[in-house]
Amino acid sequence: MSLKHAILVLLNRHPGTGYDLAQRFNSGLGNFWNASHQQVYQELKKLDKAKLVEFQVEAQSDKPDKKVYRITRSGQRDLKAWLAEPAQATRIKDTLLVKVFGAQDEGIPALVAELDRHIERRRKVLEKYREMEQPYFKADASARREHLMPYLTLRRGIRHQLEWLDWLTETREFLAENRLPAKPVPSPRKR
Amino acid sequence: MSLKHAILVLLNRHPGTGYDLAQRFNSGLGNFWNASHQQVYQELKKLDKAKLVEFQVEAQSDKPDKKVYRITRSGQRDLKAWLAEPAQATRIKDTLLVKVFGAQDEGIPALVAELDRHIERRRKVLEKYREMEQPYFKADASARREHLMPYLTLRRGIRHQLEWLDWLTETREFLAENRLPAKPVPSPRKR
DNA sequence: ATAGCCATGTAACCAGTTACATGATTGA
DNA sequence: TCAATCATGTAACTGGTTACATGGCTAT
Repeated sequence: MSLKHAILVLLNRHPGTGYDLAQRFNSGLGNFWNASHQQVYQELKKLDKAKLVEFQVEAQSDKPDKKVYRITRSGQRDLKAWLAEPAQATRIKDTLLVKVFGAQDEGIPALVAELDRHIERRRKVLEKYREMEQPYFKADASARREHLMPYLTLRRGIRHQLEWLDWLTETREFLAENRLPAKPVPSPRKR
Repeated sequence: MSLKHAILVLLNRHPGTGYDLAQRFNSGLGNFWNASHQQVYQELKKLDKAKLVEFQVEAQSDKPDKKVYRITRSGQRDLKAWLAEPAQATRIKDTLLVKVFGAQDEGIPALVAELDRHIERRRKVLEKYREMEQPYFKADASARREHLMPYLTLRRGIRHQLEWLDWLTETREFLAENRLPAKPVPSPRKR
C-alpha cells in the first residue's frame, strides 16, 4: 500500500485540506493512484497521530471551517526513506480481461459491444491526457524542469491509453470478423 | 471484485483442486488476475455453500487426499450472466509511478537504479510471454480457435510489457542524462 | 540434511468500498 | 427547487495480505 505515501507526496508539493486532497486524487497523481474522501480523512487522522503531518484550522464565514494539512519534518524524512525503497512491479488486475478469457461463443456479440464501450471511454481519457500535455510544451524551460516528474508520469498514462486502444481495436476486429491473429504481436523496432 | 468469477472461469475450462487453482493463478489467467492459495480455499468454501461449485474427495496414497472441484449448472448460469454484464475500466494503480511523481533531485540516482531493475524484470516477463505465444502459432486452425480467448489476453500482456519497457527506457534516459522531453508522446499511425 | 512440491487450512490484520449523515452557499 | 461544490466525518462490510500450522514425498 502507499496511500500514506501518496498523501505525503501531495502534501510535500503543497499543503491542503482533506477535501482538496480527495479532489487531487481525481487528476494528476490520481490518474494512477486513487482514493476516496473517506479514506483520505481516515489516513490524515493516522498521519497526524504519527506526527508526519500537522494542520491548522482556518475559519471561513461563507464555507465550513477547514483543516489545512501540511507535511512535517519527520514526514519529509519518512517520505524520503520511502522513495529510496525499491517498489515491486505490479501485475495487471483487470475484470475485462477475465471476461475476454472466459467468454464463450454465445457471448461474443455482447463482448464486442462491451469492447466498443471501452474503446469509447479510453478515447475520451486519452483526449483528456492530451490536453493535460499541452501546457507542458507551452511552458519555458524552468517551468518544464519544475513539472518534469508529473509530466513523465503523464506520459506513462498516455502510452497506457494508446496501448489499450491498440489492443481493444485489434481484439474487436478479430472477434467481430471471426478472424484469428495471423502473427505474433510485433516488437517495435528501436528508434 | 471478481475472484469468484475468475474461479468459475477456470473451473469452467476444467475441474481442479484448490492447490491447482492457486497454481493456475500464477500463469495464464493469473497474469492479469492473481490470488493466493488462502484466498482460493476460502472462496471455494463460499462457492460450495452457494452451490456454484461441487467437489469429490480423491484419496491418494503417496500424496495428501485432494478435493477436486467442478462448476455446477447453476455456477455456469451465474458465470454466463456475469460475462454479459458491463465491466468498468480500471485505473492504473502503481507504486513506482507514485515514486516517480514524488521524486526529488537528491533521489534521482536511486530512482534511475530502480528503473533499471524494473527494466530487467519487465524484460524477463516479456520473454516468458513470448515463449507462451509460440505454441499458438505452431498449432493447427482448430486448436487455435479453441485457445483464441486466452491467446488474445496474452497479447494484451505482451503489449503491456512492451509499453512499460518503452516508458521505462525513455524515462531512464531523461533522468540519467538530465534531458527534458522535447515532443509529446507520438501517436502511432494506423497500419 | 535441506529445499521444494503437493495439499489443506485458520487467524489477524490492513486496505478499500458503499452507505449513511450533516450543513451552508451558489448557480441553473 | 434541484444539483453542484465545499467541507467533514462514522459505520459496516468486503477483499486481500501476511503469518502461522501441518505433514508426507522426492530430488540434490
